[in-house]
Amino acid sequence: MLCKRLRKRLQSVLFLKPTLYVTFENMKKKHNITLKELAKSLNISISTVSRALNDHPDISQSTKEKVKKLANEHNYVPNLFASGFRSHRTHILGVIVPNISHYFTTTVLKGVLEEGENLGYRVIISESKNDDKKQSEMLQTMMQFGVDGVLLALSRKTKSVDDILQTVNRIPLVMFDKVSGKIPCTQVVINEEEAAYNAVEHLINTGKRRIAIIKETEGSFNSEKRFEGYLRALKEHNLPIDEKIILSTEDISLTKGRMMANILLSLKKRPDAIFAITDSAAIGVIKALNKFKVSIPDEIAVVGFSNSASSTIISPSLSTVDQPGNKIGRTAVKYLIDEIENPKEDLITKTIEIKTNLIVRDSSFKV
Amino acid sequence: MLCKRLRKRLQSVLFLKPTLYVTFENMKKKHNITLKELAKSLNISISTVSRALNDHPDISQSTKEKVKKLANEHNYVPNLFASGFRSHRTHILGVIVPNISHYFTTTVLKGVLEEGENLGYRVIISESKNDDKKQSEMLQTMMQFGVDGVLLALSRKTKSVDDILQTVNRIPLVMFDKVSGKIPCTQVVINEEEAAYNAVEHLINTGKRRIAIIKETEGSFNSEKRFEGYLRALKEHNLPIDEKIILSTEDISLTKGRMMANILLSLKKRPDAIFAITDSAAIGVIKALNKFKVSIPDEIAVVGFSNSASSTIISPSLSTVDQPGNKIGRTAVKYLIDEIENPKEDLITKTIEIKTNLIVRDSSFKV
DNA sequence: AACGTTTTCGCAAACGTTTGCATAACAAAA
DNA sequence: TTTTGTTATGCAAACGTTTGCGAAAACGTT
Repeated sequence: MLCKRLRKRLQSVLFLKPTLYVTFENMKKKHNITLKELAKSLNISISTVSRALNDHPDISQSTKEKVKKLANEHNYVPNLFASGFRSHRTHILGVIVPNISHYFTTTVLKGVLEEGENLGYRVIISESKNDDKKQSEMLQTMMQFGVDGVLLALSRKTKSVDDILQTVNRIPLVMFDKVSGKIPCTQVVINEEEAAYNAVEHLINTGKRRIAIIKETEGSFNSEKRFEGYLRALKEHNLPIDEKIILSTEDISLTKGRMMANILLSLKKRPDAIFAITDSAAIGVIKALNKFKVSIPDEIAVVGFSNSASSTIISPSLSTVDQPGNKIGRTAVKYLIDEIENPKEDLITKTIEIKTNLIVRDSSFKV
Repeated sequence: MLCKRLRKRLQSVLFLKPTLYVTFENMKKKHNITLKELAKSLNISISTVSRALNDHPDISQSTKEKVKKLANEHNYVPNLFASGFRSHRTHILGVIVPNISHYFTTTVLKGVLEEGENLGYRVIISESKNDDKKQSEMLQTMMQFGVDGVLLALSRKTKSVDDILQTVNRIPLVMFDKVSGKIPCTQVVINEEEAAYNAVEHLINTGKRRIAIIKETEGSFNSEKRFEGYLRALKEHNLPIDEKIILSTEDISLTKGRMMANILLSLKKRPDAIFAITDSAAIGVIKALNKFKVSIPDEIAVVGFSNSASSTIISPSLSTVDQPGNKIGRTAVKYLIDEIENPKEDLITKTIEIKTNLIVRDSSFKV
């Protein structure tokens, strides 16, 4: 069957471009060579070949060399499904993220792909769509699929972590970005609190005294941390904390940002700066301010969080906290693979904090 | 070993939250039930169980029901590595895209993931980073990894398609977005030419007569097609074609868009509209026009292509061609899986054109 | 009752690899 | 020479599934 398919394809190719005859040569090696064939060719046993290739100490140097040489010549590649089947290792990593379309997420994924592929792993990606149940399903199928480990960024509202705990008990799992203290595993995060602190302090340094914050309602690990940073910055600079300008919203977004800005503008005592916990919200704020001809940053300065692609598109350009997604991805993968390849009996739950960078643009500081 | 790991994890969990004892129950079923066990339990042979589960016609209805019932009770899941190993099927799809960070790409990937998962496949994603060699490597590793089929969007400058042809000869391959006529396989694309035609016609309908285009230098399938649409629109409306306002650039981008706009502004006879083949370039154009206080769309209108996330962020908002990425992804996957599951001896190279939609915003038409 | 036909099922091999155990070869110690 | 000890290699089982082939059971037809 395959052979026929091959021939037909070939005909078609040849028909299109008669000069492409070279492809025929290449197609000969349609069958990956196996240990058995190598063994027969060298007149030794399969097990010896296997061990030689895996540098087993029992095999003599001379045999190893012979075997490796032949294997190279025939560019032998082990059948991953046979070995995975036998050894219960697949060399596949699973990644679950809430939304693959967020720019920040894609930078993390880039890092994951790069580092993972470097270390010899393939990566399966899934979206939980911020859906608790979907997330459980993904976890489930990934496990029964046999991934060697899982990288997980929690969906927005994860109520129960039972299934995640179950996963943690079966295979290595590393969390990043959206994490939860309830799950004992290594977690790669940014210094949320400090980043927010720095952002707010920057506003204070530019002379702002009445700084509003737009955050998520609750239950969001990241939002809470950033809010803590906000509070600490105000306290340490002896600024009053006014609940009127502390706004919370569910599923924070551009539209919500705009709405919150409208609320803030209608206040008797307007803020002179707005710190939005999210770039999208910050952009909504800017749009609202622009609409009402509020000058940015003079009347009201704006700072966001994430350094999304849009932050340089909006006008004025948005000051924001840069999260090094690539580094986060690479780091998470490294820890995950380490857990896979060097399984410890004792559970060590590290938390790795990646440093962020405040990027000052026109929305908070004009030269 | 696993057991120890389990116990340790458990201890740790218990230590954190003593109430979570329930997880212990769940952890019991650490071993997936096998065909052999089902067979023993029913006192029938393994092969009968296997065939019953796979709805083989040789098996009686009553037996099938018995088997399926028991399988469900023990929530049996086939060991994918055993069956993949045996049947040379992995139920994994490979996707190779130039850049995972482009918004359009992520929408395609969303579609691929959704539809693929629906149909029982996992998806491995890789980035070619617009690197010819990387792309070959990815293709290579994916094949030796054993994916059942490959979804491919060509990297920007793919010189040789030999290795792709080789892949086509081995396993099903479907191309999307960035395709090449040199490769005999089914291709899922948008109606590039028509989309561009519509965009330009829209500009003509709003009264524009001197419409510039910013495109890629050459060799880009998409760019050529869009250019053809541009030319046809002008011709069919009896407008002159002026090479002075046909600008080409390599690796088109926001910066390049800005540069091209500057060139166009310096012309004695300025255009009254600019059609950029890419949203990013169009946004660059808008930035340049804004800088020089050129009123949009009155003096110069702008239309882009892709409906990227930023097109509503920029001000004025960008008129652009919406490419239904999700649909493209879903369609491509459907065709790919069909090829996988119903292999034809004869090669049929379909081309599926997905309809696009012109989205009119402020940059081309003011209410 | 003897014989076909169809339906339903089991046996056993195969997929490519890893690995415990046995064994061969050989040298050194008894 | 026999024993003991290394070192190097081979045998064969196992992982869980699919599948060609053969056979038993069931049924109908002369």
